[in-house]
Amino acid sequence: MKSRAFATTPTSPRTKQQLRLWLRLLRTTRGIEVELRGRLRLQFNTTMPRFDVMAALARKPAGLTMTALSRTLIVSNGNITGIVDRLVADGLVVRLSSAQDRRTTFVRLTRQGERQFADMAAVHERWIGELFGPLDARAAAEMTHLLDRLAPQAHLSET
Amino acid sequence: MKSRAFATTPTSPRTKQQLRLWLRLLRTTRGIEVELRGRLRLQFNTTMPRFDVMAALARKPAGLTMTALSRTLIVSNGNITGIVDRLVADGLVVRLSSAQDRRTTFVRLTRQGERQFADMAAVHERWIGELFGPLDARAAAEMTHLLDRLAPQAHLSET
DNA sequence: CGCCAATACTTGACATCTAAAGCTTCAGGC
DNA sequence: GCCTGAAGCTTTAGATGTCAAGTATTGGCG
Repeated sequence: MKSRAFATTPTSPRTKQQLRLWLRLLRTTRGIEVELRGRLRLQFNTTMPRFDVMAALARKPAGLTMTALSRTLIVSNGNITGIVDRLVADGLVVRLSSAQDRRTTFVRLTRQGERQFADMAAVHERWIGELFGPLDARAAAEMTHLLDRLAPQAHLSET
Repeated sequence: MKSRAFATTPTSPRTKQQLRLWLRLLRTTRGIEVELRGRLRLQFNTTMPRFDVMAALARKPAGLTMTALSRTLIVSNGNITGIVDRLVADGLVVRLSSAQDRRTTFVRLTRQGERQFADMAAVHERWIGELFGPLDARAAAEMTHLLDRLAPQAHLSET
């Protein structure tokens, strides 16, 4: 007879396994985020969301709309407004209004933004290589595949 | 001859695969977080961090210290202070000062907190079952194992 | 005892984040 | 041309999050 703090609904082994997986997923991801955030701050005096926005823009020389950015990073669009504001203030990014649709704003890296991102990206790749080193190519491919099977919003394109 | 916005360091296929994996990991996790957050708000008018704190406490009837909470959830301890403050204000949690060490504070669910968490946990389990349904038991086990191989901070115990 | 580094937590300044409301503009239907 | 709903973005209020500094307490160690 095990003592319990209070009554809980009995949980099937299947559910238990799923909960454990979700916990692991969250903790592993957060752990890597903490590590990367710390390094970005120390090495480049920047933050993850700033880096993420710049990375998204670096892959689209033509620029991205605010909405496209918010969907790519999976954050609210109000959030993107603030991050882009700060990047604009730092001269790393510019807002360009669309000629076709005056509601739309394109965001693009400035030359300075491109330079700075290129510097960061090279180092960032090494960090990723280090953090994901424990997984060999086969394991990494397997994991990517498993993640794809989850994705509740798997319709967002991008590599 | 492909045009490029600006020069980038050539990236090995291995690194490319790792970057893709990291992107997938981040996006999948965020997608699930968005989904769960939305449901927690609609169904229970609460938030993820509040739920996470209560879940951690529910597993430890004796309570947890602030530091233990911050390590479990992988967030800064300053952050925990605020979340616990609000939970205390709502009567879901209490702070208990330790008799042995006057620096230490234990946090414990109140009876109301236990009741409310029990309600939420039952539904939360169903949500997890739904979101992780696409993975069968074998795939889930495989993924959990792969995640364990990553964990840069694999020394935090807990299931 | 007296010092002192380490520990536990809170506080303060600020960046991020969300949800919801507001503004402007667009696209169709009429 | 004129509605009307939808889309794109910003703004607001408030929660969450970090980091660094500050406070209190503890546990050694001379």
